[in-house]
Amino acid sequence: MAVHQDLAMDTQQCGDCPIRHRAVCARCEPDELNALEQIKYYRSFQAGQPVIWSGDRMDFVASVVSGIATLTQTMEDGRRQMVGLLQPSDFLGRPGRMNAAYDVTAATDLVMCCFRRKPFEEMIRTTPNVAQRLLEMTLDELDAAREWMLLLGRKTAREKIASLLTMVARRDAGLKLAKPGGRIAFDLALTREEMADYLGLTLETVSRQMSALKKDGLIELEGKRRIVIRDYDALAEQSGDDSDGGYLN
Amino acid sequence: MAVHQDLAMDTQQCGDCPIRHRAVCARCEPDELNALEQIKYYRSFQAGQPVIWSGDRMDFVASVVSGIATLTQTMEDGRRQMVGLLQPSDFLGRPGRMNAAYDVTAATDLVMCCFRRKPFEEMIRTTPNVAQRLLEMTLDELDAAREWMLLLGRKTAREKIASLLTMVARRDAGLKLAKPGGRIAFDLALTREEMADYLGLTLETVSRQMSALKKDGLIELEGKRRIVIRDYDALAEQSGDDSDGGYLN
DNA sequence: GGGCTGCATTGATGCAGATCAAAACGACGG
DNA sequence: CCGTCGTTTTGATCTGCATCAATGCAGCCC
Repeated sequence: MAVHQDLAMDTQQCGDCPIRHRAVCARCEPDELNALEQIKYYRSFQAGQPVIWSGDRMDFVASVVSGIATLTQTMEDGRRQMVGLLQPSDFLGRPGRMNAAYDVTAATDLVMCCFRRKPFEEMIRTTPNVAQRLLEMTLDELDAAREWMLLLGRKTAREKIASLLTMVARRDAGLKLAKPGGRIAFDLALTREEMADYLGLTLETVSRQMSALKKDGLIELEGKRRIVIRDYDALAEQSGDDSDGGYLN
Repeated sequence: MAVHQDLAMDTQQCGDCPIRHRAVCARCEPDELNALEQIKYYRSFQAGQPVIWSGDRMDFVASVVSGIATLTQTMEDGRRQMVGLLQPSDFLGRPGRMNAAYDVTAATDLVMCCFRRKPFEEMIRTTPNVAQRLLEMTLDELDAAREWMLLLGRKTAREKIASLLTMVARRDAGLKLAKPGGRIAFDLALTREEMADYLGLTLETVSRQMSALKKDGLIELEGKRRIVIRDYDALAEQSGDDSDGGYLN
């Protein structure tokens, strides 16, 4: 359905782009932005559609413009582990690599700004502002991956759920209200099964723990997607992380 | 003991360095190498000693020259998860960050080539050969972290152990024999407890699974440290990974 | 309105790995 | 040669989460 999606946004000025100041292009000067414009094109995906399969040839790298995409690894027998959740401004693909390393799927309707791989690799070589921004973003991803390793290796099911909810709430609120204390509501793009794949649990355990958090008055569930965190700090205390994430660079 | 270690290697020419062609400096031209020489100094640690604690101010970044260091995260109640195992040529620290994000410990006697942070950050800005090499290394680390996420989230205890042993064997053999098929022997720098922290298990479970692999004739244990893999391919099959890691870039 | 179809919830049971506890095994110093 | 200390192994038991199996619930098509 909705075939028009694939035609939308044929061209757009980088200057107007909603992720202009957070994506790989964040530090680009006008002329550099111009060079990027030459090698970019947009692609849209509907919720649930695959973006690319692990092992497939991949002739582009990309920035998420809007929507959410998931990165997952699958074992031969079908066990799955999500290894990344791409949000607007996040980067997809690896310069220098020809084939996708993970399955990428659109969790919601998704728009990506794709750059042809070869010329983008050339830009990395010649444009420090791109290379340095990409380095910074990759270091952030690495930190996030390591935080998730702690979650996967050592946290209980309840702590995992609380960590996921506070993480999503934080990024969601971080862009709107600066103050995450107290009540926060948001739509969670993931199904129970996707949550399970992200957290290294089964979907039944996820469902049970969500119910438990609800019963304990920490969250409310409105319909399928909407989640209300009654008290952010109270939930954060259940996550097993050092309370108040007050870290400086 | 062995105080002389701290005095060893006061100065060394980068040209003779064992990690010259694999570390952050791999792509440097002679003049760039010279600039690095100006801001570098060596530090040695004995096995078991802390290199730095999470949260501590960290005025350097560094390359591991020889030995093994571990990166671990600790929760308030003492649960620990190793998030990285640094081998020779691996990079420690994050340009732009003032404080250490993880506990770093010398697993064996360790020599590091440290660069003062501020001038190193300046080099990243001005020396594409350093920035690009660091980007490449960081992308490799990110891939490794994500592979470990799959291990932590979805693999069984036996698969975790087999994965660890084959991973260490691969890097160990990769430098010597190109052919990893058949019998391989090596020293594992980690105690059972460190293995457990890396794999998200308890040390008892690690010990039991090692015994089981021995009983099944897949490995031999000689003394405390030495491990012999009877048949690499047979062990790799127990790791749950796609058989034969024949992946290309 | 009735019956799909896809999630989500809830219940009953099983098991892998955690926990608690005790030996066994070097390495090392006196 | 013996005692101590740190590490590893092995055993007995417990438990958190997985597994197996219904049931519930909403959107959607006919």
